[in-house]
Amino acid sequence: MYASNLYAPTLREVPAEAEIPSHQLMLRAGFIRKAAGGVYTYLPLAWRTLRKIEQIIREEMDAAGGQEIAMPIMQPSELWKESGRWEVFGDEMFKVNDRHGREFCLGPTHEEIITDLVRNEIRSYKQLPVLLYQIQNKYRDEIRPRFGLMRGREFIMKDLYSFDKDESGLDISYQKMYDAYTNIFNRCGLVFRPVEADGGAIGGSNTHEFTALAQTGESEIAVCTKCDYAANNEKAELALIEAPAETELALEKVATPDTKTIEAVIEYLNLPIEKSIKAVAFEDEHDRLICAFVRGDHEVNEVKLQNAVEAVSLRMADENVITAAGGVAGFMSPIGLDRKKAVVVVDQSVMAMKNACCGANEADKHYINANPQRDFGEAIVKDIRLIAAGDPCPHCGAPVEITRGIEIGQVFKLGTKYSNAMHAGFLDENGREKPFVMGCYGIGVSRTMSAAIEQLHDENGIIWPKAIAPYEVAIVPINAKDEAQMELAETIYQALKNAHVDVLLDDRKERAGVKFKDADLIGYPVRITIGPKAINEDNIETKVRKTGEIFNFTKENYLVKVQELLQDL
RNA sequence: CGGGGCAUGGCUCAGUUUGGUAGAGCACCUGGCUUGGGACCAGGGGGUCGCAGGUUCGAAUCCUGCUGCUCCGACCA
Repeated sequence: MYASNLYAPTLREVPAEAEIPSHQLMLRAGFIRKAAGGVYTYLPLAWRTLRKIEQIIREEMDAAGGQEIAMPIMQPSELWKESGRWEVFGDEMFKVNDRHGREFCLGPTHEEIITDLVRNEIRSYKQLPVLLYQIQNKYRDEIRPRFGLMRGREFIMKDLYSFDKDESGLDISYQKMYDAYTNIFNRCGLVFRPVEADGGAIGGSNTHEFTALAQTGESEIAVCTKCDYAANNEKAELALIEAPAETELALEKVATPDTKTIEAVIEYLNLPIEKSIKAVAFEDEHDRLICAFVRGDHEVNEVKLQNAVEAVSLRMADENVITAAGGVAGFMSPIGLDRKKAVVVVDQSVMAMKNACCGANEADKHYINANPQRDFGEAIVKDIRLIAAGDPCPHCGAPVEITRGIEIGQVFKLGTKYSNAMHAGFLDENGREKPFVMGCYGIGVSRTMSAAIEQLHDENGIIWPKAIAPYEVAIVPINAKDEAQMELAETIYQALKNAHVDVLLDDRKERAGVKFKDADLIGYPVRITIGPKAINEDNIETKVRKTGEIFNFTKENYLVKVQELLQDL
C-alpha cells in the first residue's frame, strides 16, 4: 500500500469527545470516525486490524471444531418471546417494525436464532456435539455508550454456541473454547487473565471472563499474588475466618450520640474497626427489604447478596421501609428487626466475631459485646462481602491484588436454559427426548482492538503487536523528491511484499517529520528509513516502534533481518 | 433514569458576563522556498454561531422549548 492512496486522516489534536487513550488514538491515527453515539465507521487501518483479529479467531475456532455461519442481524420477535427474553432485554434491544407491523429486533445476541436453527435439524445424539459460530455485528442500546469502541451500541462480536448431549460433553466443549481463547489472546499479543465470574442474569452454572489487564478497564478483578487464581471481584470468594478464642461477654446497650457512620462509632467507643458491624439496607424488585451486615471495614458485594436472596435487582432501601421493620437507619442491627418485614443476611465473617459493636435499632444507641452466634437470631449466613486487596486467596491463602481489566471474552455454560424454554431436543441412546446442553462463547472483536491499544501505547501513539498491526512495516523515504531514495524505497517495498510482509510505503510529498509522527501515531511495529545514509553508506536504518531500537541493515541482508525482527514482535 | 458540562469553518478553541461589521491556531487551495522529528513567506477559499420560537432598531451573546454530544452515578450475557 502506498500512503498517498491510504484513507487514513490523522489528527494533530485530540478530539474533545475522547477520554481514554484507545479512543483518542484511534481517532487521531485515522482508524475510526463516529457516525452516532456508540456507532462508528471503521476506516481502512482499523478494518485491516479487525480482519487480522478475526482471522486469528477463525483459525482457532476451526481448530477447535467450530464451523462458521452467518445468522441474521434482524430477528423476529417470536423467538424472543418464546425464550422469554423479549421483555427481559427490554429497552436494551433495538426494536423495529416492518410495514405490516411485525416486530423485529436487531440482534443483541443469537441464542434464540441458533437454538431455533439447531432444533429444526438435529434429531439424534449421534449428530452431537455441534459447534457453530459467527463473527458479526451486535446491537445493544446501551444506557451509556462510552470510550469509543469499548462500549458501543453497534460492535463486532464472535459468538460460538455449543450443543452437547450431556454435561460431560459440555465440559469438553467448554474446555476446548477455554483453550482456544487462551491461544487467541496470546496470538493477539495481549496481557490477559481468564477470571472466574458470576453467571448473572443469563443463568449459567460456570463462567470465565477473559480480561485484558488495563487501568482504564471497567471491571475489577482479584488476582492472587502466588497461585493462578483470578476472579471478577463480584465473584471472588472469601474463606471462612475462625472465631477468636474470646470469652463472650454480656450484651450491653450504650449511648453513642451522633454516630451514624462506622467511623464515628468506633472513634466514640474507641474500638478497632474489626470489632464493628456495618449495616446496609436494600430493597429488591419485589420491594422486599434486605438488610445486609458485614464487618465495619468490609464492603457489601451486591452480586453475592443478590444471589444469596435470589433477587434480580437491588436498590438502596427507603428509610421509611427500614423504620417500618423496626430498624433505625444509621443504628441498624439484626437484633430487634422484624423478620416478617426484613430479610436479614449476615456475612459469614461476621458470624465469627466476638464481643462486637452493632446498632441497637434505636437512635444514638449501639450494642457492645454483641455475639452474632448468640444474639442475632434468624438470618441467612453467606459470603456477601467484596474482596479487597490483601484478602487471602480462596485457593492458596496468599494475599490477592485488586486490578482493573477490560472484558474481551467470556465462556459460558448455559446448560438447558434455552433448549428447555424453546423445546429444543434430540433423542438419546435410549430413544428418549432430551434437551440440548448448551454453551455460549463470545469475544468482543472491536473491543479487543481497543484493549490492545490500551495496553500498548505511548505519548507518540499506538504500538501494535505484529500479529494485529494494520501494516507490519512502514518504509519512509526522507525526501520524496530524491529519486535515488524513492527508487531504493520502492525496491525494498517490492522485496518485502514478495516476502509476504505487510508493508506500506510512505510516498507522500511531506517533510520527514510529518511522516515520522504519523508512523509513530499509527504504530507500525517496524519502520525503515530511507535517507542519504541509505544511498551513500548502504545503511538500511530499521527502527522498532516498541523499543526504539535502531538497526543498521544493508541492501544485502535487510530482507532476512527485517523478517527476523518481526518474529519477536 | 438522576445530576453536571458543552454545542461558533474539517480539528482545537476564543468571543457570550456588559446585544452593535464573526475571530485565532492547525488543516485546505495557489505560488515560492524547504526536506532526518508535525518548517517558512505571500496570497486565497470556507462558518444560516446545533434546531425552532420569542424579546429588540439590532441576537453567537438575553428568554423559552427541543435535539445532539459528553462526564459522574445508577444500569449492564
